[in-house]
Amino acid sequence: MQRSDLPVYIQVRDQLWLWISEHRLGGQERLPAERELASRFNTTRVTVRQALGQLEAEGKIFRSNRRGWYVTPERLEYDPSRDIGFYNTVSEQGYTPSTETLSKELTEMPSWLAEISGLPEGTPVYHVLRRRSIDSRCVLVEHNYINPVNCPGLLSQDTDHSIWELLRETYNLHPSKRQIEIYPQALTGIEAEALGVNPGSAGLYMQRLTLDTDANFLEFDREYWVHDALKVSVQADQ
Amino acid sequence: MQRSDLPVYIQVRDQLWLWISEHRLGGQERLPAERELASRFNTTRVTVRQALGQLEAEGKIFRSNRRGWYVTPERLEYDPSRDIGFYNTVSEQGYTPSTETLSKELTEMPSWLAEISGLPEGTPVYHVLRRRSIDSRCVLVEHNYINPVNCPGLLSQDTDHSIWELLRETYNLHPSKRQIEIYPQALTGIEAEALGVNPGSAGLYMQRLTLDTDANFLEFDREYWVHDALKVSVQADQ
DNA sequence: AAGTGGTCTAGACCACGTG
DNA sequence: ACGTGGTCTAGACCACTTT
Repeated sequence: MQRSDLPVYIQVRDQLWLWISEHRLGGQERLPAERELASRFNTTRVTVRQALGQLEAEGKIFRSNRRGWYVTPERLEYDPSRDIGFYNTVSEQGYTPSTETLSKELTEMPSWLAEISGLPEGTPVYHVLRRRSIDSRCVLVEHNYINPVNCPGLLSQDTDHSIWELLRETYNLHPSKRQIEIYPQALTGIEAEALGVNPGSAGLYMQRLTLDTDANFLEFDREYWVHDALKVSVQADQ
Repeated sequence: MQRSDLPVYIQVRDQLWLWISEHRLGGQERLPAERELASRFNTTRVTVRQALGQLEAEGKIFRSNRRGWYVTPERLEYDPSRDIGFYNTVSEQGYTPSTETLSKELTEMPSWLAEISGLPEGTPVYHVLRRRSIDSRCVLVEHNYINPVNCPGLLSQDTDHSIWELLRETYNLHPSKRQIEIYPQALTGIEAEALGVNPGSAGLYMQRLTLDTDANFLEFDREYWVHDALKVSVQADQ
């Protein structure tokens, strides 16, 4: 076999994954220290870190600050075209969701959002910034921009749960048209910091514009996910 | 300022991006060699490569085999819920698409696809494997699994253009229901090789199940994209 | 205080792509 | 043949987390 022709870090990657599988390490279990792995595989830390980086890119393991490497849990199945919300989606799949509201304020619509929403720049708009976790692991930060015309006093409500549930049940608002954009994007700056990941970590960016039945602006949403935490699943009928 | 507190590779990343912007390097223009950059920034290749890796993760630059680093062109806007096809999408946005059919064959439906399609295992199915490029840059490999009941003789047609155009115009087939899954996934093994990228490179995986108006299996599609080449854009009305 | 990951150095050899 | 990126070594110091 030509197995020994493969680069060392590929061999380490595969053996490490084999080891993880054999020991049935599950969601969020910790791996041995890098120096430990380096001596175990008879190589240097640099090479071990290259192998770990591969498994990280494949979404099989993740790191937490300076605390170590952990096995990635299953991806969450998430349908952004429905308004079930994060909280319910996570619960239904047997995980424990949690949300921290990092900030909420009434502000004026910036020009980029004015262009998207079709409303004039400077129009009042609610801005909510939240960080959400699955089983204690931070998986996304989310900006919500909400049209206050339809839901006065929203900010005095509890925003640690589903905003859509609030809009639907308290304000009787119902989404009609949605325009969704999704693409891979590295997590940098404040998003990386808020999620406690290295700057440059792989992420998934998702934005969503929601209009009501009269095509009025209801809400705009920017989500920054860690790359390995979700699987987007969309139904599209024609 | 506390600029010097930042890690060297972050400073190099930012200065390099500044340099690229100032020199207005556009789509697919080549960067100086790594050793050149290392001496220019007065550091080592390892650190320069860390900086390059950051810009790569952000989708700002990409590498091609052992040929060097290049500036990433704009993302393609792509709507998987419509059947415009790759060819038309790329053309409409002012780029030059190209497709190579790597293999096409009539085969038997494997069990995983049987489960998805609802047809019995072993049912005949067309399998087409294609590699597609934008302006000469390979951006995706795609597996198409097509129900031959609806389009006998498909494989003798030219599959270097839009398969959906073929299905629509030659076979009068029209998609009705679609189920789409999207998630970030590293490119490894044959996909990485076919695209000429490093194993472990960031990618976007997209699969699509298409049924006709009678809910019969029409087509199943697995696409492996390089992470920085597209922006998925979906309309969802309720 | 000890251990961890994060960063960094100054080299080296190899495989591959391009001229 | 040469230059390129890809891989790898054997150390080092720092910042942070955990004990």
